[in-house]
Amino acid sequence: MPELPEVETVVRDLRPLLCGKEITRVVNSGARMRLPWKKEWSTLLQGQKVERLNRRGKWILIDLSKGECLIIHLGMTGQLCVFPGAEPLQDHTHLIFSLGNGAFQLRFRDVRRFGSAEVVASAQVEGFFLRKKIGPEPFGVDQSYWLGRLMQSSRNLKAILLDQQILSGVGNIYADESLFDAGLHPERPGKSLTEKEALKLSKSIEKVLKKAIEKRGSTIRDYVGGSRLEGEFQDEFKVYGRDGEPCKRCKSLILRKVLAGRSSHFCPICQPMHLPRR
DNA sequence: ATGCAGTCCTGTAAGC
DNA sequence: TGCTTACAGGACTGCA
Repeated sequence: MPELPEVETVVRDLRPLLCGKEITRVVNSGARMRLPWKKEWSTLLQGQKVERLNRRGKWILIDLSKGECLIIHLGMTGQLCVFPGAEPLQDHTHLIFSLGNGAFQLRFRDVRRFGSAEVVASAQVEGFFLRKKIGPEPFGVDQSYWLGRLMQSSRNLKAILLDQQILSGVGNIYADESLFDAGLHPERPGKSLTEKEALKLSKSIEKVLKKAIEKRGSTIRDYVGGSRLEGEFQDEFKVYGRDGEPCKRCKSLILRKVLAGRSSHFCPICQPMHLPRR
């Protein structure tokens, strides 16, 4: 499930493969996408050079030379990879962008179709994220903003971390891993945190995301980077998907509970609901 | 404002 | 073996 570290890895992989290359042909497989691909987008992109690749939260931004931006979200099972043009198409490949003479293609594949791809004028990109109210990046987030959003909320920590309007890029896996690192129970209400705990949590989020980026993200089933290489952070999970297994810190059994509609994994000893009495 | 449940989608795995 | 069912979840909508 691509979250910030996976999307960052895709962007880093694709940058040297795409920058400076011309999109010479765009083919839409015809299979219905969650957000229908407009025919005019194909025409619009043809002849444009890739100028820059960036990431905003879990969104991939591909800036093109004539003032358009291709915005892609990988959803649950989205893959954005470069292939040799001669290689047969995999099932569920929705978009094919031929590069230069066609020896290589950028392909967007999405089995469960939770992802999206759209073309927006560069001048409209800022508005795109403003309309969605996408929150700041987790790295170097403004301290007073973070303390305010967190400590004034009655929602539980899991729901807060999954909310892209508060912080962008954290999903189910890294929410659970960050809460474990911070020693905080996912059901603690935001407003129950001390300032010290809140700051520890933001440090834990940064630490976990940074480590995951170093390991090229987590591959559970579908995820691959832009060069089709799998991630390795799944081997370092402390709690995610480890329900019923012993905590790596205290050996007590990891629990699983549905919170904010998502399965949440935590250690009941290392992440107590209430502060221990002194 | 917030917090639910429901929706989209398909491959995989468990259960009978 | 073959069927049914549950599950995975990011973003979004609608309703209490």
